[in-house]
Amino acid sequence: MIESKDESKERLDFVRQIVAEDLKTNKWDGRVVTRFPPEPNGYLHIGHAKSICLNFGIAAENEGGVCHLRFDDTNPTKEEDEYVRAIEQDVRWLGWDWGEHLYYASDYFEQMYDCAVQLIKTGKAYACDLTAEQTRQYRGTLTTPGTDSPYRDRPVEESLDLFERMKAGEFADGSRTLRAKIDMSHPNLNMRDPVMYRILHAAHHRTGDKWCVYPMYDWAHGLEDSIEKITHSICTLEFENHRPLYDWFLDELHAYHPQQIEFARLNLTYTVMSKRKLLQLVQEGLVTGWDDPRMPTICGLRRRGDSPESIREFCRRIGVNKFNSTVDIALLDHCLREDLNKTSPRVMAVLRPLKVVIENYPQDQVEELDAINNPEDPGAGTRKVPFSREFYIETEDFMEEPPKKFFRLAPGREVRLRYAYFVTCTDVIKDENAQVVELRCTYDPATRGGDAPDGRKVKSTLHWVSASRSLEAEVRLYDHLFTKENPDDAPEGEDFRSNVNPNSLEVLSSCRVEPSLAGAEPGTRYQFERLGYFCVDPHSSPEKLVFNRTVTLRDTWAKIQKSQKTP
RNA sequence: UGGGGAAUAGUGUAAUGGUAGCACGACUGACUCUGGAUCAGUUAGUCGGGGUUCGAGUCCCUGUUCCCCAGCCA
Repeated sequence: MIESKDESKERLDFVRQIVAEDLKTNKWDGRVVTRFPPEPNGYLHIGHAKSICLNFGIAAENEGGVCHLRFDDTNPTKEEDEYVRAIEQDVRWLGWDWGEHLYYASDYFEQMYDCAVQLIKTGKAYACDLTAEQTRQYRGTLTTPGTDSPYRDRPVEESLDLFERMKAGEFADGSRTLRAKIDMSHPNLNMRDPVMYRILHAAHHRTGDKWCVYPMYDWAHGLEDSIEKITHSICTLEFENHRPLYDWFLDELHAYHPQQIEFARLNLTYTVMSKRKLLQLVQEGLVTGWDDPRMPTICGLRRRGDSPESIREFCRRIGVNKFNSTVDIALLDHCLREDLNKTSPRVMAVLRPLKVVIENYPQDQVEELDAINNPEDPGAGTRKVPFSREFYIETEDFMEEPPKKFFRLAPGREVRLRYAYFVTCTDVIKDENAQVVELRCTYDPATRGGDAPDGRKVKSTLHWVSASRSLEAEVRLYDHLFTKENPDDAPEGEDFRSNVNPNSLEVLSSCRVEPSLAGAEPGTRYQFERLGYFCVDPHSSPEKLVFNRTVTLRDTWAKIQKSQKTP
């Protein structure tokens, strides 16, 4: 379980304030029981992470607190086992533990049915023969009251009989419903005799063909919370309109009654968060799958290299509120860099190799030079990196005609090769298209390790890899999936899909990485010095190394270039 | 024109009648064998209008804007 780090003096969000107040007044006998209730019909995304961290976080922060993982599987037509496993994996990966408290709404179907029978008997529910279309018409509109169903006042015995036969599968899908008898002219449409059960002849992922009626959300959810003795039922804002119904059902049943609290869901710049849109991206091949590293899904973020710690920290920093807001994706990037900087071993990799030959370095000599694994973590130790006469640097680290603030290699200029030597560019070799294909240099043997005994300075330090002693690798550079902060900001007649960033993925197949990366395990994170944080892709192998870029390092030079281009 | 919510720097959030603070971003500068990291600094805010009060982001009135609701989805 995650430690709450000196949260004592930290301000509590409004949900935690309610919990704290309830603890003080002993409203729930000192218990704190929350739940995360996903419907197993899709993959979790970072918006869910906010909810997960809220619910599991509150449980973790309070003595004896518990958070249930509950699958809200009340709609067999949409739900699958595959999602159950994926959701469990994601929650666990994020660092949370539900212990014994794994539940399924479908385990309560019997109890729910009994409760429904009870409501029919007290005259608070009835079997209704209206079709879906008719039900809609009878409901009225936002500004006009609805009309009572002609079946509203049918005898209790008749409703009981019909409901039982609905359950037994005697009637076709959609032919009947069980409805709560509340008020067809209620200003809140949710209270206009809401449907409690619909007929669905569908196989459920857990109960199979046992049931032909399935409970609706409003009816089921409060019961689930009640059965599990939840204290604080935390959900998103759109359920605020449903709270009166949540309360009504539980009151009518005289059942244990948790408090529903609503908070605003997370929105992030440069991405979409709705299940529908995410599904669309996958189905239309705009991304490679749910775990595409450009997706805001937990599995996508994981594959891209995000750490659970950074996601949790992000969720802590964004806070919890009751109004809609859109968090700048830069905050996620910041949390990522903050964590990865402390934890990722440094390594050298050249993405776009430019060959360099040191003319005064012995032909077949190879030296093993000491490199620091992580300057932020002395305990990470050092490693040897092979250096040789021929090596590669980053193409963009050389300019034949360097502009003002370009500190890197240029003809006649001396720079440091990290952990190696000072080298000076003496010659530029071009191909028939006048493209620079190779550089010639001299090196200063006295600067071995990277320091000049005479104390002279260089303006720049470059990363490099030995030509003969480096490995080939594929590196995938990811950028925001959308070109606009708000992807929905699309021209008339178009939608978010037209804002997909065509440059959100660049695959570089001829990268060179230092030999210590041989056999790097999928999921391992590294910092490629001066470039960014990279994570070994699940499909990487010793034969073909594949890295995904998680996030770049902050890049002052890129910023200077940008401001020079667009003054 | 029904009902339910909500408005604090560019963004995200604190302040619960008593100095509007923090973080991210942006911009300076210092330092640096990563143009990284780190450190120091600058920038910028209470939706509008009234009122109560010694004192209002907070309380009252009023206006404005935004979000949610007419699935047998959750």
